[in-house]
Amino acid sequence: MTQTQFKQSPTCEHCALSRNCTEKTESNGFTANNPVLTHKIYHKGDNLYGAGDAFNALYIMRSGSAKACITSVDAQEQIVEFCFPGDLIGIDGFAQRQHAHTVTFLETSSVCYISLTSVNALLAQSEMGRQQLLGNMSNSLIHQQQQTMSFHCMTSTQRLAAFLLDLSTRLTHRGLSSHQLTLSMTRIDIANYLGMAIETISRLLTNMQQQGLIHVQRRQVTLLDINQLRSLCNNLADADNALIFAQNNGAFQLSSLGAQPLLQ
Amino acid sequence: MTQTQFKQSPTCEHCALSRNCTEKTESNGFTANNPVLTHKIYHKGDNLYGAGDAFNALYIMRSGSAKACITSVDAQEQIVEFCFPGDLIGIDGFAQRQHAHTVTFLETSSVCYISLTSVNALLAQSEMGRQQLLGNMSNSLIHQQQQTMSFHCMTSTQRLAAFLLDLSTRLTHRGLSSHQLTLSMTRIDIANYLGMAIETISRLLTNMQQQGLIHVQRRQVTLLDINQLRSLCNNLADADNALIFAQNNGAFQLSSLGAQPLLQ
DNA sequence: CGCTGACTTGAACAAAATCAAGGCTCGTGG
DNA sequence: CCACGAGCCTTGATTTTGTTCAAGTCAGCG
Repeated sequence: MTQTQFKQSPTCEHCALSRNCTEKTESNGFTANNPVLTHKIYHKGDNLYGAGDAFNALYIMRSGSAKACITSVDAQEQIVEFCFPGDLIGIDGFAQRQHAHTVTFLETSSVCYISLTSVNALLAQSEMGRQQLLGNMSNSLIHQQQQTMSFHCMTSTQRLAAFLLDLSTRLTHRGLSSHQLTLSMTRIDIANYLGMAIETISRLLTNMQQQGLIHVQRRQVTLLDINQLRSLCNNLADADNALIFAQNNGAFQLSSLGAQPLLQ
Repeated sequence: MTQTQFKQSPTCEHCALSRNCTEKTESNGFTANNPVLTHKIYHKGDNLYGAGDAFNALYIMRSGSAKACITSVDAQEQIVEFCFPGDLIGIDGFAQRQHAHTVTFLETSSVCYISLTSVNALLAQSEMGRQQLLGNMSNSLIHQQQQTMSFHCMTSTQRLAAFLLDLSTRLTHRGLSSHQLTLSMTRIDIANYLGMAIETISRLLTNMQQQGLIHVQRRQVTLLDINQLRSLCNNLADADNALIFAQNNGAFQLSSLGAQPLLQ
């Protein structure tokens, strides 16, 4: 897997992750006729797209973060994914040719743009391009299924620990500290995503802090004992198994968060 | 959406759903050099493939039923999907070039076979083929996310009702009665899939029977009042809303079960 | 006939939700 | 600069839901 997927001239040289983008313009608000300006800035609360919007592009997160939600008939919102730099966004649109999700930015962010035309051209031309897109979608599906499993098999403490660890892993891959997290989402978002009450999130964070696993100060979370957090997630029944499972260190780590990044 | 996806000569004319298959043979046990025998019979308990197996084909369920499972490090099994005739199986393999699921048949069943070579050829050649495969995968993802939402927002009664309704819908599309269900899976499978204890399943089925919503006799389930079952799923907070939501009849029905069939 | 696996039912228990109240921060306007 | 308000977050008490434990029942089968 190289970084050349979706590569066509001209490339988007401004991408933070050396992601190569195509397309000069589109009705989506991207500046026209400028081969370099294939990314666009959004602010906190802005939507990249909403459920029902026409599906005419895929996006790659360039910087910042976002949440992807689905909505039920009674307007209840469910966050299904948090997006970070490098993540591919928009594959929810292939099903109905319109988007099923609403993607909302959690902070000032920028995304790169790949028109469907480009995607189609790539798929027609490149075996590797096909593999990458299909692999990415398959990955997203499996991840979501593991998420389902975690709801059935894990306690709320374990789910929250897995969430923090996964956040750490994903941000580390993007060059940030693996211990020091700055949550861009509210407790409400976390609770929604993990399927718990916001009070439970609050209590569990306090508990974990009292046990010396983490340190919490508002949106700043420091992971103090990553190994213990990991063993907490792995052993499902017996606390005494902690030592046994400790050697599994990292072998089974639920990918609790959104889409796979395009590279890797 | 026509039924001609994956069509290449020679076609598999024996397919129950007029599904067109390609490929004469493969190492997978399909009979060699016979263009018609592109399907194979399996029996209850057989695996179509296991987690970690090489990914070299997609499959279409021809008759019978199956369950797809993922497994955690501690060998805990989680059913992520039930498969029925017409369903596309195997897209979990695109992520790692090997299967993430284990697919096990619940009864005597037959599946059609599409080699990866054929899939690739199709994707390279046909815009429509691409749209169908990507659409199918996108659908599976969205369905799985709705499943996630149902865990967070619905009570266990609602989840079970949604499960029965979806079973009914899927089997109706395959030409069977929409009221009379024959469950091919055990209570244990249902409990695993819905993330509940098997005792809870048993109790809820009894309750629903006492309320006149269904009739249960071992694996035979009759849906006696589909409308009330639907409103049960739709109204999340207040039982009095039943009348209001009744007019939504079918508007929001969680697709609680596996992959979309290939045709519509 | 007696075993086995699938299913049911009841009673006690635990985990997390809900209800209720208050505290902390930050932004806004006087 | 300070007061005020809104949203976000925390904490405690109570309640609900569904699990777990325990004890059967039922049907099919060697």
